[in-house]
Amino acid sequence: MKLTSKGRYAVMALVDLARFDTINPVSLRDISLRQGISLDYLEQIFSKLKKNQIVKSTRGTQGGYVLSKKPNEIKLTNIFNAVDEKVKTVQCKKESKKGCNGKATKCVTHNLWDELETHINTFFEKKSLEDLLKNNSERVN
Amino acid sequence: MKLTSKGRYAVMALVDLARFDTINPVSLRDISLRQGISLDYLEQIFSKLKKNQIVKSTRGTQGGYVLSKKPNEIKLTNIFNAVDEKVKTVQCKKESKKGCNGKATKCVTHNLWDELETHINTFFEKKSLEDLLKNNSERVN
DNA sequence: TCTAAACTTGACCAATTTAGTCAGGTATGT
DNA sequence: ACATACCTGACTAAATTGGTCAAGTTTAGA
Ligand code: FES
Ligand code: FES
Repeated sequence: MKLTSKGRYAVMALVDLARFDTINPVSLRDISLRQGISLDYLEQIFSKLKKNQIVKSTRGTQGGYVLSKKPNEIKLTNIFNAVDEKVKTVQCKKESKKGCNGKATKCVTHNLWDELETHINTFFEKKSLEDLLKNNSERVN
Repeated sequence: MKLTSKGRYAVMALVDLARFDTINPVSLRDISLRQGISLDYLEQIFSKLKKNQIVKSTRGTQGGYVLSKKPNEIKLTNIFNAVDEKVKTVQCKKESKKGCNGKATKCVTHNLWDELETHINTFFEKKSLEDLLKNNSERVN
């Protein structure tokens, strides 16, 4: 049970963005240097974040990215959905009547995993970017 | 963020075991048939469960496995640890002073992932095999 | 005693996923 | 014009997963 680096990087980059985008757009190059993430990889990630209206971009010299909402309006759920970092605990398709073993009833552990999924998602829905900023405010300067 | 099938199968198999081991040891063959899990794969899993004293085995004809503790004493944590289904959210080594980016300070998201890990582990520590049995008691017959 | 059921061990492998890289663009401020 | 920075898609090496396969050992029961 692991987090992928795509999800991890997305959050790191957005925290970085939230701290530095107050005056000018922030270039991916800067984020790449500060956070130690490959520029090419960041571009993939930001392409998805943009499609999901989490960030806005301006092109050209002095261009870069800006958050498109306030930090307290951006939940971890939103970020994770954007970059396809989904929590998947059950094996079966939830809507299907069939269980993961192909039988007509759901398997003995189905309910358990479903509870777990809810448990984890609750965490992601509560946390916003703002919470992370507070948590690291001592390092802002 | 996914559960591996090793962890999933381990729990399925143990629930099965808990329901049927009251009189005789249960053979992996039976579990394999009832739960639709490959016999060879089950053997790998039970080898680990045995090393971690979650089950006991008897060899020979009519042999099989039995739980080595009461269902309410077996927590999901125990099972998951046994089969190496670890929850790993942070990228860095926790004990290390270095962050995941190689820098001297922990990265901006470190605390977040750490909280998440605790959040998930809490769930696993609360749930015991017994809880699962109750949850599915209507199917016991 | 013989044999089949069932546990034990370790090597091996194909398919998938992950974590990127690479090679081209296009847009725009100075 | 030209450097900077966004944009897009194809590609791939390495790791992980989810098993299979082969070759045992142990023991109950006929
Ligand atoms: S996980 Fe849904 S039926 Fe097994
Ligand atoms: S996850 Fe620990 S420093 Fe980044």
